Amino acid sequence: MQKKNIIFLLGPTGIGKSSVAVSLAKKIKAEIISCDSMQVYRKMEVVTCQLKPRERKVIKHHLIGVLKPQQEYNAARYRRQALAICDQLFTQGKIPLFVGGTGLYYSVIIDGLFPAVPQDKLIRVKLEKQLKTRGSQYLYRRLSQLDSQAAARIHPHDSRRIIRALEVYLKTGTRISQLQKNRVGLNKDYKVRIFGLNANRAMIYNAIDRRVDQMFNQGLLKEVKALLKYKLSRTAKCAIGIRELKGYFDGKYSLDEARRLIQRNSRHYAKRQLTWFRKDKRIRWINIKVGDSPVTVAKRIFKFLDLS
RNA sequence: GCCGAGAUAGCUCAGUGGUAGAGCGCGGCCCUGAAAAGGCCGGCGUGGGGGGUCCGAUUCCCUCUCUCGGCA
Repeated sequence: MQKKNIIFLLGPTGIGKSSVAVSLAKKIKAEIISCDSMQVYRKMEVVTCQLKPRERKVIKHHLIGVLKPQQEYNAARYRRQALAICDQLFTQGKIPLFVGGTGLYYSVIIDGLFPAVPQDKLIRVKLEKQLKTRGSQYLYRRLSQLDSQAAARIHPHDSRRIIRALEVYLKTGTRISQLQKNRVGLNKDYKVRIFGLNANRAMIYNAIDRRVDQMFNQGLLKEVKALLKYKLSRTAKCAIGIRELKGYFDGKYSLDEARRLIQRNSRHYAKRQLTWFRKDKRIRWINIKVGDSPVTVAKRIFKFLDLS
């Protein structure tokens, strides 16, 4: 049987993945599946830098603006939805082109997720309460007793991961460190190509600063002001730009300061993305220089593709 | 020109006669159901130039240069 092609296009925020993806998709009969934890949200077009509907017209895009900002989202839901779309594309003889910068989401597609142990609200609430009253040290000590392997890999201050590990154990009686070994990724029926866009740090940071300015020009303030009227889900409200502007609206600092914070936090984020991607040796890196157009970059990627 | 203050990390500045820190910035890393989140690590430095005192100077003294105030 012929292998199914899947293409990934990764890279730090602001480097221009979206436009390159469209150019590339035009050459290869592909549809784009966003791999981005924030672009799934509606009413967050500007703050999450979604491509305009007009630019998404020629090539179909999936998983962009499909969720209300009040709804929570996570990697498992993403995996389920994205893989369903993948299958659907295969039946149509199309290539899925994953595009985005959320490291966990892409790894969850390629390398999989351990079998279903969903969140448990009751256990969560209890653990989070204990975190507040007794501190992360207490939870960490508990985890050390129940699952020393997991504890060894989690820092005592990393309360989120401590809670999740405890949650899994309390719910199933099995250690998360055991479950994590059963990771099921894409099997050999697929031919996966992973491309990463990169550029020198100064250029990336420059692009980010410019793009944040552009976001302000496109009505960021208005959008976020409207968003803050909702009860945003705890995932949606993590988009860079929301917290920073809330501080401004609350009168804590000036608009210039808010802009500075958004730019800085975006730079930090880009840096973390690069750390995440750097260790994945399967990625073929495409280095971008000043003046490269999306079409040029897409051409370079196309040359590396062998879609037979 | 005179008087005063200052010159220490990329920036703002602290401190000490035994070769230096803090915040911000920056760099590196971790990551399996919140991941644009969350967590960890790292000082990255010809202490303005030159001379002197001292066992030893970034610290004390002299001098030069520059910056900022004030007076002319």
